[in-house]
Amino acid sequence: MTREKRFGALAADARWQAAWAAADSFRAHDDGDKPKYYVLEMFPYPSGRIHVGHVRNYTMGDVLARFKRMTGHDVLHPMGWDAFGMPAENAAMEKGVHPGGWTRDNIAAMRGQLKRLGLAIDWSRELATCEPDYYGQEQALFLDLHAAGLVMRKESYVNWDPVDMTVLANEQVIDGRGWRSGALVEKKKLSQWFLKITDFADELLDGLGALDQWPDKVRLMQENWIGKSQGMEFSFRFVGGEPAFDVFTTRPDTLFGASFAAISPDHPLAAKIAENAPDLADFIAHCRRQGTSAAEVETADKLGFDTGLAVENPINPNQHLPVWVVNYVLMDYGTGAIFGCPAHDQRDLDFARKYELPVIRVVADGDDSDAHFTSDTAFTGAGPIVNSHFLNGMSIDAAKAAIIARAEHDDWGRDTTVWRLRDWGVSRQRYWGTPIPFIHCPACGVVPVPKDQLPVVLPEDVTFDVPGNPLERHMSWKHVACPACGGAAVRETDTLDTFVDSSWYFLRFASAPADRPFDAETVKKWLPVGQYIGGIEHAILHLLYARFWTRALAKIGLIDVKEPFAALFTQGMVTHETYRRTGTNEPVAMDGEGDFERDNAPSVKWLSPDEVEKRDGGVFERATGAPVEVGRVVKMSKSKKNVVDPDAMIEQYGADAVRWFMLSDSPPERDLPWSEAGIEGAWRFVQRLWRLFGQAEQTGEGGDDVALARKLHQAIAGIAGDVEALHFNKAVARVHALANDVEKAAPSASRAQACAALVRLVAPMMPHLAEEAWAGLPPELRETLLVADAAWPVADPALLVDDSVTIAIQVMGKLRDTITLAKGLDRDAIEAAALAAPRIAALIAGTTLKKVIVVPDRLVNIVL
RNA sequence: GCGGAUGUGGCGGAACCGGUAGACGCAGCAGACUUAAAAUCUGCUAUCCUUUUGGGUGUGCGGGUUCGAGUCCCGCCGUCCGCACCA
Repeated sequence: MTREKRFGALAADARWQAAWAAADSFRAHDDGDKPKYYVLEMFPYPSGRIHVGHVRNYTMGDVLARFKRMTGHDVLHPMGWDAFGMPAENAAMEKGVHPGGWTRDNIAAMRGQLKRLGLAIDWSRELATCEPDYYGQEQALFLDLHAAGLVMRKESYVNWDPVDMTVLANEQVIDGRGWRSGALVEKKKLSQWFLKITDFADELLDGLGALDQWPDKVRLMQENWIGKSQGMEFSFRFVGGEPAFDVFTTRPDTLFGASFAAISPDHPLAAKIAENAPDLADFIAHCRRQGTSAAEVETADKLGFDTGLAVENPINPNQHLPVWVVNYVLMDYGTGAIFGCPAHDQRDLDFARKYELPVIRVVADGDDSDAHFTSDTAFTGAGPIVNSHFLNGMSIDAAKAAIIARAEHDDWGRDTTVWRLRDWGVSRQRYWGTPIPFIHCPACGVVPVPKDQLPVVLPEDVTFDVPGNPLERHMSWKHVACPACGGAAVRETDTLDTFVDSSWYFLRFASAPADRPFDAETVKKWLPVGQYIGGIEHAILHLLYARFWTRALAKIGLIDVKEPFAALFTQGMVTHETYRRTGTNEPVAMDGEGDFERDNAPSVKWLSPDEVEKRDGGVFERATGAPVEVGRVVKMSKSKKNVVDPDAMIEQYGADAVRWFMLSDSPPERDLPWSEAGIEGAWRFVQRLWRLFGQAEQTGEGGDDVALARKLHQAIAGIAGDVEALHFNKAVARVHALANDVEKAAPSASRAQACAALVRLVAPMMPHLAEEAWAGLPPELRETLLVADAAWPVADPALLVDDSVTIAIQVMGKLRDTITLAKGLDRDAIEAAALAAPRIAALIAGTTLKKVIVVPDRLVNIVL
């Protein structure tokens, strides 16, 4: 074929994407002898269009997948759609389209965009969570978990929007109002489905220790989220002996320092007392109105209401503690009640000072063991116990053990572990989600749908002209016969939280039989995922839920893996400069993806990158010529208009230039600032490589060029190591450096080999360019039809080390000269050469050498 | 408040186990080619002093350890992220 002077990316992209599809290049094989490797990127929500963040995410995974293929692995690299969720319903309400049609159209559009990136994906395994063949299997798993006792129903409060007649997530409640309707949100008690993730709290916490290929940050976040606290739970009795309430404490050692007992405004006891105490009822109502935002909590005063009741301190029944209702005690942690020990807890101290309650020291602070505590800063450090009878002199830990032993012996308290982690409420009063496969029968109660009646298909003939969940109004779907008694019954109209859908999709990718969720044997071949890549925003919920499902399914014997993701990588965001023109009056924007932006002042008009032009050292609005202020580099968002459409970029520069730019410069875990100059630079490099690849047959007169061969082989090993470690920016730098070296070298057999080898080295990152160049190589240089099937070059160990080294010579730690010596010389030889170097000899002439430090093959430091 | 990360040229960043700081890229400057432009190629590009040679300074700030510190230790400062009245 005649070689084009320029690499025509657009035509080449399409040609090679078609060639891979025709050859079925990226099908993952369940059988075969090759080692298996599972590369997974978090599957996208089909919002409509791919954004640059997706491109970065999937490019990284793709480079790893292609590299693993070249190094002899059978690679599973699948793609699918997290297709249920609210935006589809919002679109339905706003635009009058059907959520299903909207979602499926989006999937089709986004699939096309992903394919134009040239991703090495096994599309035969594609799935969408909104299709019955997926969610039907999810229903089956849900029934299995239910049968195993891991699913339960209980009453729980939800945020209820009375205008939209819908339940809102916490993030959708802004200043107490529904984000869409603006109506005041009510707390509504509903009977809901829960998954018993708390049964696995210990396991999920312990399991983090083995996840050594996860970022410490994520492990720590999960640890905090699970929030294990060990302490003591004990019961108070009212003065006179009537049982009062239970409290939890992590500091039982300070019980002798108690000066009051406090219960939450939401505590049942508070409600009971309030029945006959209007003042308290008012106080409780006041507390409930209190904001829960970070700033409000920070500044909120400690408020209390003295009930007039008193309880006995169980360790010292003669001491009576007043019972207060207190705004800083939370009902949903521990037992919703505490004992207050002001000397050793800052909150209790603030409270005690305000209401003039006693403050008794029970832990000595150095020499200070005075029971009368005077500071306004609680002492939370270590020290011997004081003023505490039989605990005196003990360490905190010993005192804890002693008092728990006493409490257990006397039967008023026990050793307890409390978790921050709550059971996972999975009910959503929403249409566009997985129907929960249960039926409510007036006679039999809540009855599971028999498995042979699965899937419970979500009816598509619904409308959104009336507020509320259309499933509630769909009579032919809702009304069914009870599977147990055959009587009239109704279906559960709640659907599952979409986090359930994403908690097992990686199993379905590995194995997707038609008649069950997955095949355990096949799952075992692929799992755990070798490398999982996604955004840090999923550090807690998705990753914790996926770990929980995997463990739960393992516990009930469906799979043989406990942790789904052996290695996790959280990539940074793609950012961009912002442009704004001040002085205009634009309404505040609301992000279509549900990002409610409240921080931009109404007088600012944001401009998109293609609405501005850079000239004469300034930035101006294209339409008006008005000067534009260049703002901070921030995450791309619709409201700031600093988004770049990847499709347009691929169209303009080709997939490989876009991929290359995504991998360049910024380390993958950090934010990547998108710039016009950067993508153009990537495009120029694609063209430069193309020209270089054309020289793979120019051997010139020269024979071997050992220096260049060394550089090539060092690059082979270096790039492999960098890609394996996901240090793509370093791999990119090495490719650049090697290309520079090859370009500068005189024609030789070695140079021709390097040109040919470079094709393979860039194949994972720039696959279309590589295929095009590969096809142009002489047949004897390519053992496969496609470079996608070629092997990674083998680095020759003999060429990985240089035969000469540059040695730095320092005098008193300052660099004064360098010399080039043969590698591996002994210390004496190096020292002699260093001292003989002309500039050094001049510097040290007439002085006495105190010491000469020689680091072989590296440096010499002369101490005068 | 608690926990974590991070700080290197105009910019993104590199630097192994403490051993030549600034690789590679972007931007910029100068030159070559061209009627011209684009493209491409070549060179320069931390900073200060010096004509050059060369020298001083320099990895957020202040100390310390060491023959030698971006890297280790102590104390600050800034930025970002997570959690947050969690008993």
